[in-house]
Amino acid sequence: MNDPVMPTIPAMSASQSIRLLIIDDHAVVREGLEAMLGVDPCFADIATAASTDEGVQCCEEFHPDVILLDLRMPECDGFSALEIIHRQWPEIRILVLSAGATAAEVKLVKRNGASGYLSKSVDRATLLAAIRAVAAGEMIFPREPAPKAGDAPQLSARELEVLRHLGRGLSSQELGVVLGISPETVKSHVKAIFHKLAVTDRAEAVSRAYELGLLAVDR
Amino acid sequence: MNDPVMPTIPAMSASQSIRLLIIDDHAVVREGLEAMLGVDPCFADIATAASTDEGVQCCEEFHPDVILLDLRMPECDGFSALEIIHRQWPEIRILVLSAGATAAEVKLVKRNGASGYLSKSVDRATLLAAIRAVAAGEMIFPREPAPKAGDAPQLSARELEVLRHLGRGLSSQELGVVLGISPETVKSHVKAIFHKLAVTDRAEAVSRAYELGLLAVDR
DNA sequence: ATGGCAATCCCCCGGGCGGGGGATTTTTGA
DNA sequence: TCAAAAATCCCCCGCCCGGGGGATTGCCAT
Repeated sequence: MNDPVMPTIPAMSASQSIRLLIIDDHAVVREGLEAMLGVDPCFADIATAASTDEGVQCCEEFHPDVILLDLRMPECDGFSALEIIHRQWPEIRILVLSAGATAAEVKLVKRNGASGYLSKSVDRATLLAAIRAVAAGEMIFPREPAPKAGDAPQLSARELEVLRHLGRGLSSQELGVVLGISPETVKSHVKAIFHKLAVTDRAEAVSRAYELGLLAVDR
Repeated sequence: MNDPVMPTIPAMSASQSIRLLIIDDHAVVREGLEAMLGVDPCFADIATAASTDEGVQCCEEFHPDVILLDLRMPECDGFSALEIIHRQWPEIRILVLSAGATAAEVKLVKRNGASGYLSKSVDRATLLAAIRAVAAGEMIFPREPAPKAGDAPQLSARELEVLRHLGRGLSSQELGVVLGISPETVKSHVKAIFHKLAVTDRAEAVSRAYELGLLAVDR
């Protein structure tokens, strides 16, 4: 439903031999991708790594042309892998695979040197096309601003502040004390938040905030 | 690091013909698993589904022996698929595949009729062995109680269900209608949740739930 | 400078929330 | 087998929440 929209992919200069490195902590995904892509003749060799460290090491030894990188990894996070590898080997194209696509996440990834961003829910043909495209120097990113630019509600700084404290269990009174304003003002902010997020109570507001990326999960 | 410890798998009665259904919203995982397992002779047929609904429909038409079920799915959550399918077809063995293994999650899954629980980071051999084992009636679960049982509050299945709906903005009344129980019972569950999560209101409960990983952020 | 928006403060009011009790039945696990 | 936990239902009650009105001060953009 929210698959990234693929840009038009230009004609390729034949089926080159692409050296591919897959970095994903899930063996299922790793071996699955390998099995899925291995049959394609455009790949010269495919290597896999189960962690950031392993991936970096693999770059030294294997010299890949393209890397498929999973962002969501438990211990070692994919972002650091992206930064490290891109800084050290700027010529390597990195195609980020992620489970949940946040607009902010896409932006971050783009800024940090990735050549593309794909949801894991894309089909094989799209994935193959994307790999070939980034190998050829294309940038593959979801068309972010277009479809759902309006669904990211613009909360004011004050409202965000109030929202954060709502998630900490503060009442309007307590929040008023913390922010140094009247509890009535707090209620006004809360009402505004409700309208902007299209919710009916504090619990739903907090939930939506997490889903929309307005609140972080890292505490 | 936290891979499930596999119990000893008994000798199989030859390589039976297993009808396998893969339920996962990520095409990469779906096609990957299919490609990875399809070569093995012990599978008679492999079907795939991209959602809970599709999976249920597939059970009717395809009659699988074993299901590989992804717990973390955006819109349709894997829990409901587990409940629905297990209630309707108790003879189908369901092997849950999950990204992050919480002790509470494992317990919940076990209670709701799954035959096994595996992290996506297991290798192909382990996965194959596990599928054959559950097909033969074995139970495959990680040795859970071990080290850190205390850091994740143990919510019951019902409590988690209530918690999810709290995040959707339902009142006690509405929640009672949805779950088919008295609003007074809902209030009891909510109180229990508050105590277990050490919070004072619904908003804080939802927030803590996200931080503790009891609620997912992906969609 | 006039309209729009954020931020502040105020009022009313009904209904639901949260905290405090307790009780029963079923399920689970030891 | 038997006790603990889960799941269900019920009562009371104070008070905060949520929705409905406004009003005032700034700031900014055209």
